[in-house]
Amino acid sequence: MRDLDITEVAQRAGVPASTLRFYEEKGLIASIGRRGLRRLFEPGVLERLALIAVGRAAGFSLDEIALMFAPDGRPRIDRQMLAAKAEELDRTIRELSAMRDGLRHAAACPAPSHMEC
Amino acid sequence: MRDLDITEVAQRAGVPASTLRFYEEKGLIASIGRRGLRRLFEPGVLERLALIAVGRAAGFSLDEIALMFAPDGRPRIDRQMLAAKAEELDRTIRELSAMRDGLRHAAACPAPSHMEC
DNA sequence: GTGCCAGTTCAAGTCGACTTGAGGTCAAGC
DNA sequence: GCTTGACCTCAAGTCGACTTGAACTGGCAC
Repeated sequence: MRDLDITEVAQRAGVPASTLRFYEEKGLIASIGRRGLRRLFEPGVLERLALIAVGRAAGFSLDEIALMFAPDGRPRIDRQMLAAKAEELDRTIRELSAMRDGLRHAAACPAPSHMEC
Repeated sequence: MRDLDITEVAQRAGVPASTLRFYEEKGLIASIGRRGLRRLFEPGVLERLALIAVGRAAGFSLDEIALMFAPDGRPRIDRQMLAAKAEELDRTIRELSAMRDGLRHAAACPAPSHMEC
């Protein structure tokens, strides 16, 4: 697939161009070059952005996410740390499941006040 | 159970007292009175704080959470909105599950770079 | 070749969620 | 009854994650 300019990436990923520039500055994504001033990205950046979105939804900070995309020299990711994150995520998932069920219940039940139901 | 003063709540809930004051100001929790200057809370506030924590983990803002604890006159929660939130949460859960599995895999596999593994 | 417009830089601003600091106040212990 | 310490208020500060504004630039259409 052809390289994408910043507006194409912004449209497809559903994020504003300003965010893309911000992420690039933070080292979360990289542009592959320029056409004139205009940044060019390889299509893979879309997958990367999706990962970033999921990571953010999971409660990771941008810095933590950047660490997971290890700058891939030696800043080696600690496997224990990864396992710990997975554990943490698992707990979060269980809590969210409980909340989802609570919401579904609240949506279904007919009591006037959600607190008494 | 006896009413709790702010430091007891802070300890049991694992949040700083400043956060409790902040939440009270926002209307997320309510103190039941004072002993001298010192706020008193009923024990139920602990459950409430747990709900707030889960809500935050689920990506809701404090204002959204406050809405769910409806001021319980008429700011009626829309059941459809609740169902929609549950849906959204469900999507998030599935994505987080994928991420957790990815992390577990990364933690287990022996490749030097996590990107090529 | 000259406008124009979308993209660029860099600094400053915003927003949510708290935290911190300065100065005040009570109730409890001595 | 007076000191002390923990909590009080209120304003200001911080932090992460972006967004916005002003001034600039370069390819494309004419």
